Amino acid sequence: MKADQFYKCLANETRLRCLMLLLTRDELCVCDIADALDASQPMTSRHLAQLRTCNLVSDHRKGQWVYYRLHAGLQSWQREVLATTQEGLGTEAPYGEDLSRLQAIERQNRGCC
Amino acid sequence: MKADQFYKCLANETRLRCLMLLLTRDELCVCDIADALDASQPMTSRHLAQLRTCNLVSDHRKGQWVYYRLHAGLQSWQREVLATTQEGLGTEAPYGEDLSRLQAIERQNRGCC
DNA sequence: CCATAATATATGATTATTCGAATATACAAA
DNA sequence: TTTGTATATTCGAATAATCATATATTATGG
Repeated sequence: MKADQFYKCLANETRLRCLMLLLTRDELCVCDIADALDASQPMTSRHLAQLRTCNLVSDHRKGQWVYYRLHAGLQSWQREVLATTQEGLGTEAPYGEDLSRLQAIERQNRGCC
Repeated sequence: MKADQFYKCLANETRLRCLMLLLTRDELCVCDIADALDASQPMTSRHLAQLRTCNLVSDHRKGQWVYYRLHAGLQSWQREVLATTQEGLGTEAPYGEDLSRLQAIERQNRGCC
C-alpha cells in the first residue's frame, strides 16, 4: 500500500478513533466500536469497511457478530505510527472518552452487545 | 492541531514527499524542492502553503528565496511519526528518487537555484 | 418459518480536495 | 525603471469523501 493511501485512512476522526480502540484490544465487534464512539452503526460500518479495503484491519464473523482487528500484515512502520499516535494523543478528547466508554460497555456485556 | 488534521496533511503524495525531504535537511528552498520532486512550482508552492497553514512547516524569506523547514513547534509524537515513515519508506519510489535528485541539485548549486 | 438483532450496502445530497492554467507579487540585478 | 527569477494565489473543472437515510443481508431464537 502506498504511504499516502495509508495516511488517507488516518485522515478521518472516525477511522482514527476506530484504529485507536483496536490498538488496545485483540479484536472488537462492530456494535461495541459503534457504542464506544457514540456513533451510528452504518457510519461505523462504512469506515471499518474502508479500513478493511485498504488492509489496515481484517474482519471475521463469529455468529451474528463481526469482529475487527488490526491487520496482521500491517508493515511494522505502520504499526509503529499507530502506536506513536496513541501515545501522543494520550487521553485527549475524544480518544480518551472512547476508551472509557468501551470499558463501561465491557463491564456490562457478559457476552456481547 | 487535531490528529486527523495532521494526517490529512500527510494524505497527499506531494505533501508527503515535501516532508520527507525536509526531514533530511535543516531547510530547503521552494525551487530545490520543486526540482527534487520534478513537480511544477505552483503545485509545490500550494502544498507547502497548506503545510504552513497547518503549522507542519515554517518559512522565512532570504533575499529572493523562501526557505521551508519542519515547524519547531511540532509535537514530538508528530515528529516521531514522520521519522518512522521515512525509515519505513526507505528508498521506495518516489521518495528515494526525490532524495537522489536533491543531492544532484545540491552538487550543481554553488549557491542556490 | 417468522421476528428480531447485528451488520452491510446503496442512494442521493453536500462538501472537500486536487490539479492545471493563468495571473500576481516580491526581490535582484542591470 | 526594466527584466528576469522565485514564489504565491486565484479560478474552474474534475474527482473524491462524507453523511444521513433507507434498504439488504445474515444469523439467532422461538
